[in-house]
Amino acid sequence: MLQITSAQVRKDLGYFGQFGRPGVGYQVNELVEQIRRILGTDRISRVIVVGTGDLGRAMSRYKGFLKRGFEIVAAFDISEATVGKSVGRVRIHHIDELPRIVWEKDVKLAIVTVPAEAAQSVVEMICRSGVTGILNFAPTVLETPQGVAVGTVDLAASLELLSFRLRNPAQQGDPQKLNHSLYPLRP
Amino acid sequence: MLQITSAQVRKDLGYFGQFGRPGVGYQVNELVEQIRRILGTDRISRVIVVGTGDLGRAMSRYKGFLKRGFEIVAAFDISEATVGKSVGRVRIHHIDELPRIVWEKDVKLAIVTVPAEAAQSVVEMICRSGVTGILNFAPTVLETPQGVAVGTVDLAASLELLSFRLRNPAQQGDPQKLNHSLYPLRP
DNA sequence: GTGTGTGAAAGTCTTCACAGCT
DNA sequence: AGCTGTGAAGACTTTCACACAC
Repeated sequence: MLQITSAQVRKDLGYFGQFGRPGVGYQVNELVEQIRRILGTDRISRVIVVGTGDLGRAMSRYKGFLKRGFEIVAAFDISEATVGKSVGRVRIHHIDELPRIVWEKDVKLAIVTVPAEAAQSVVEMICRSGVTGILNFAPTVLETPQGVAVGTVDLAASLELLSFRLRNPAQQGDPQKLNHSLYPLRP
Repeated sequence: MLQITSAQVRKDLGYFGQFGRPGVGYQVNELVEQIRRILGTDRISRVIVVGTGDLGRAMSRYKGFLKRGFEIVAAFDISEATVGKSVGRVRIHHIDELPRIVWEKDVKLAIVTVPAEAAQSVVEMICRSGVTGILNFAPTVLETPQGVAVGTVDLAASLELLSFRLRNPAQQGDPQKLNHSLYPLRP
């Protein structure tokens, strides 16, 4: 189904321990539970959204997070226009309140959907507040303190890769891992 | 800046040809233009959005696409409630009109933001209409005809990876490429 | 027979190091 | 002196193949 070989699955799981019984297979329910523990999604993690543009609001309302173990507990913006309102069940706070709320709710993860120019300073601020994992939607490379994990989703870069594939269908013998690291394109 | 070594950059570029002059360096403007040509983003590509939930609307209005060579030319949905309206400058059409519009505007790329259950059948339909590149936001593995490129952005999976990194800070000696292929989690 | 766990082999990617150019 | 292009070395990942378990 996943287009992954059985050998690959065995090796990947083997990296974390033994989960199957030789000759029998994997007890799927148990395996799922173990993988959840490994990922840390066996308990629900509280997540904040910073930036309440279209993307931020979409993230705040996205239904898919909860069943995968993530709950959006608050959203933040600078604009007085949105502060005080809600998106779905999520309240929008002024960004000045971020440190307090992160501390009170023991938030470790943040989704950052602010404009690229603001991303670096916002990220520094949320790191100081105690967030240690950041999902970034700005097409920028972020500098973060040691111990903070960053994942960047660059939507335009994803389309660029597809665009490339249109003219260059993947062939056998091609390198499989094209580096398409993201950076702000010069104006 | 990108935390990529110079050797890596040279090798990556070398895969497509020679772009610099030894002893001198790269003529940046020219290089950018060449990379655009390689990616196919030297001309603007027309893109449709299928599914006008929060995410689809965010995509339709996202400002970052145009300056990277992508223009959203139409959005589609089944719901009569949204058909006929607009998001930003983008008109929402009934999905029945998709084949015609894709053909008329010579669209090759689609962003799919429909619920996971609908994704496969929607994708089959848009492939028949002539789309050959799909950016998929549903957490599903999609079956597509030969020659169609698929890129999947699984938002929850991105958070899962961060969650994992919180407990398991990246260390030297770790495998760097954890396979986290996406699949529908059993209910 | 079917299926896991695992060392070894094969394949792939990244880094090194240096010739050659300005 | 400083930089690219590139083969070779090193590091990493995937696949193979088989012992062992049911």
